[in-house]
Amino acid sequence: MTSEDAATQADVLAQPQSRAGRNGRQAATIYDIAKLAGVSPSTVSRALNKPGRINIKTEERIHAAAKQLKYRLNPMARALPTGRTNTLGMLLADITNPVFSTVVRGAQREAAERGFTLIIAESQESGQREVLSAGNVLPSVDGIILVGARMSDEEIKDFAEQKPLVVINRFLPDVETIIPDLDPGIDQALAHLADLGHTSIAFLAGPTNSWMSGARSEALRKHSERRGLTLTEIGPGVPTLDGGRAAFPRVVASGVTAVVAYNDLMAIGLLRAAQEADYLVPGRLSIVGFDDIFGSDFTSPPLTTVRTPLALMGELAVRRILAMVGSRSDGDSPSGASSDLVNLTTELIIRRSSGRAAR
Amino acid sequence: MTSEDAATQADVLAQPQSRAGRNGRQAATIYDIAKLAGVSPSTVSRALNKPGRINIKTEERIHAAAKQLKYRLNPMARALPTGRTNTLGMLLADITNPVFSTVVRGAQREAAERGFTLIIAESQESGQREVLSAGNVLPSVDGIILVGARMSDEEIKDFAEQKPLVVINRFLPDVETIIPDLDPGIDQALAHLADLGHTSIAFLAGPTNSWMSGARSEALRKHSERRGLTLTEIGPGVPTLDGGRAAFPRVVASGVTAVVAYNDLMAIGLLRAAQEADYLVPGRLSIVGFDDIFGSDFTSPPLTTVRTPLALMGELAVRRILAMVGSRSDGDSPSGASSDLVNLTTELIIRRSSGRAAR
DNA sequence: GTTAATTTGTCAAGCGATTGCCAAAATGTG
DNA sequence: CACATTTTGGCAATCGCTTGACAAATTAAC
Repeated sequence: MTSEDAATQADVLAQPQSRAGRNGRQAATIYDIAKLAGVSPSTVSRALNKPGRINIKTEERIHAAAKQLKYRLNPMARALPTGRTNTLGMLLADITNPVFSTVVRGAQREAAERGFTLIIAESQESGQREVLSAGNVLPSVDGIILVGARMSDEEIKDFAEQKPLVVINRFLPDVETIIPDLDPGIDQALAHLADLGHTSIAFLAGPTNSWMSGARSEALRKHSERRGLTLTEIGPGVPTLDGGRAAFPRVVASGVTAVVAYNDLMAIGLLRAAQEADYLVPGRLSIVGFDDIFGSDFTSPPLTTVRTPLALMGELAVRRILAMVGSRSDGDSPSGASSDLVNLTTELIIRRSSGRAAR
Repeated sequence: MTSEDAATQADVLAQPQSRAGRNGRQAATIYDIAKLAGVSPSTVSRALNKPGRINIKTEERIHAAAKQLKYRLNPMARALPTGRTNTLGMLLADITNPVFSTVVRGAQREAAERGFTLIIAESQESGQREVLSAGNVLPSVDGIILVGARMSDEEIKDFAEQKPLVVINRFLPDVETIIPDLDPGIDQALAHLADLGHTSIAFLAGPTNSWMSGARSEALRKHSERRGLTLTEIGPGVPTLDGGRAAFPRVVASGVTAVVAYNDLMAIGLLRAAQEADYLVPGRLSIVGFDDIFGSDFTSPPLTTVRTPLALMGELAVRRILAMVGSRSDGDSPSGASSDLVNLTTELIIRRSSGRAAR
C-alpha cells in the first residue's frame, strides 16, 4: 500500500458517513466551484461576496460555474467565521393568539425583504419557558424580538447584553422597545363611552405579568379621571376567550354599564358569555376591546375596539434590530436608529358593541 | 503553583476577553470549558453528548464548568461536522390566512417538544417566490414542510430529493403528503344540505394552483352526483375575504340556494357581501365553509363549516419529517413511518349559516 | 527598459463543534 | 508480579466559508 493509497483510503473514510442516505445528492460547495472554474476557493468566496474585488472575467466564470452546480451558500458555514447568521428570533407568549400572528406577519415580511430569516418560538405564557427558549435560539440568531415578554426585567436585560434585542409591548429602560401610543385610542374610547352616557366603566385586566395590561389600565385610569368617569378594575384574568367568558359574572356584579377589556379575545369571550345569558350588548352592557384582531368585526354585534398597529410594530421591530446589528459592525448609521418616522398610534374603531348607557 | 492554582488562574484569564462590541460578552465555547476543567475540548464534547463515555467524576467537573460559564452550544458550529441542524423549515402560501397560523401552531409545538426549531417563510401565493424561499432555507434545515404549496410537482420533487420534505394539503406520488380525508365531512355537508331541501348547490372555487381547491371540488362532485344534487362551480377566485365577497354577484346569478366555499375566508366574505346586499343567510342562501378557522363561529349567523384538523396536521408533519430525518442516519425505525395511528378526518360543524332551502 | 504602483489571486489560519484512532492509565487475571 | 483487558482522555482532521497577509502578474510612470 503506497502512501497515496493510504491517503485515498483516509479520504474515503473521512467522507461524511454515507451522507447520501435515504435522500441527499450532496450540495455543492465553493470548493467544487473552485475546481470547476480553475481557481482557489478563496477566490470563489470573493467573487460571490465582494463584486469588483477580482477580475471581471474570472468573476463571470465563477458565477457560471456556481449556477451550473446549483450552488447554494451554506449559512451555517458562513455564520461560523463571521458570527452573523442572518437570522432573527421572535419569541411569542402564545402563538394561538391572533394578535401575535399579526405581529409575526409584519416581522416576517420585513425580515424576508431584508434577506433575513425568522425563527419563531413560543413561551406559552410562561416566564420560565421563555427564558429557556430565548437561551436556545440565542446562539443561532443575530437578534431577538420579544413580543409580550413574560420574563423579568433583569432576565431581559441579561439577554439584551448578549445580542441586539427589542421588546414589543413592554417598557424597559435601556432596552429598545416598541410600544404604541395608547393615549389617542383610549381617549377616543372614553370620549365615545362618555358621549353615550356611561359614567361608570370597568377594565377587564389581563395577566399580572403582562406589562401591557398594566399600561392599558394605567392609561385608562388617567383618562377616566380627567373625564370624571368611575373606573373599576376586574381581574386579573387569562387573556383568552375563556378568560373573558369567565369574567362575565363579575362584570354583572360590578354593575357597570361599559367594559373595556384588556384585549379583543377577552372582549369577545365576554360578549359571548353575555349573549348566552341573554344579557344585551350593547343594550345593557357596552364592550370595547383592544387590538382589532382578525375576526373582531365578525362578531355580532361587531366589536368596538382600540386598534393597535400590530403588523407595523412587527415590521418596525425588525428594522430596529437590523439597525442595531448593522451599527454593531459597520459603525455606519449614527445611533439615532430609534428615531421613528413611523407613528405608532392607536385609534378607536367604532362598531356596534358599544351603545347608549342603560340606566 | 499547584495545578489547582493554574485552574483558578485560567478561570480569571477566561474572563471578559474584550471582544465586547456595542453589546456582546462573548459566548463560552467548549474550549473555555476545557481550560477551566483542565481537560481537552474533545473530552468536553463527549461529556456533554455521550454520557457514560468518560469518567463520571470528570464528567461532573465539566458540567459544573459549563454551568459556571453559562455555556450554550452553538448550533451552527455543531451543524457543520454533523450535517444536522435541528431546525425545520415551514413554507406557507400566506401567513395572513388563519388556516396557516393554526398549522404553524401545531407544528411549532411539536417541533419544540422534540427539541427542534422552526423557521417560517412565506411565498405570498406565488410559486416563484416559493421556490426561491425553499432554496434559501434549504441549507439550514433538516427538513421542509410545505403548506399549500404553489410550486410545480417537479419543483417539489426536486427539493424532496435534497432534504426530507412533507407536503400538507396536496397530493404527489412518491412524496410524503398529509391530506385529511375529505369524504366524511363533505358527505355530511351534502347530506345536511339535502336534508334541508337544497337540490342545486355551488362550489366557490379557490385559486387554480391550489391542489386542495381541486380536491374539494372533485369530492364535492363525486358526492353530489351520488346524491343526485346539481353542482355548479363558480370561480376560480382568490382564497380571501375579498375573494368571497367578489363572488357574490355570480352566486346570485347562478340561482343556487346553497354554496360551499373553498375555505372559511371566502365563505365569510360571501356571507358579508350577502348581508350588505340584504340577501338573507340562510333564508335565501345557505353557506358552508371549509376548515373551521378561528373566528368562524363569531360571524352572524355563525358559519357552518367542514372542519379540518389543522393543528394536528402541522403536528403530524413534524413527526413525519423527524421520522425521515431519523431513519436517514439511525436506520432505526423501520421505514413504516407513514403508518398513521392518527386519523386525519373531516367533520361537518353545523352552525347557523345553513338552513332550509328557499324555493 | 527599469522601477514603482496597482490588480488579481493564493495561502493558511481560523470559527466551534464532532469523531476515528490511538496511547496512557486503571483494572482484572493467573 | 507480569500480562491481558478495559477505561479514559487527547490528537488531529474535518465540516464550508471568510479574510488578512502576501506573492505573482499586470499596468503605469519615468
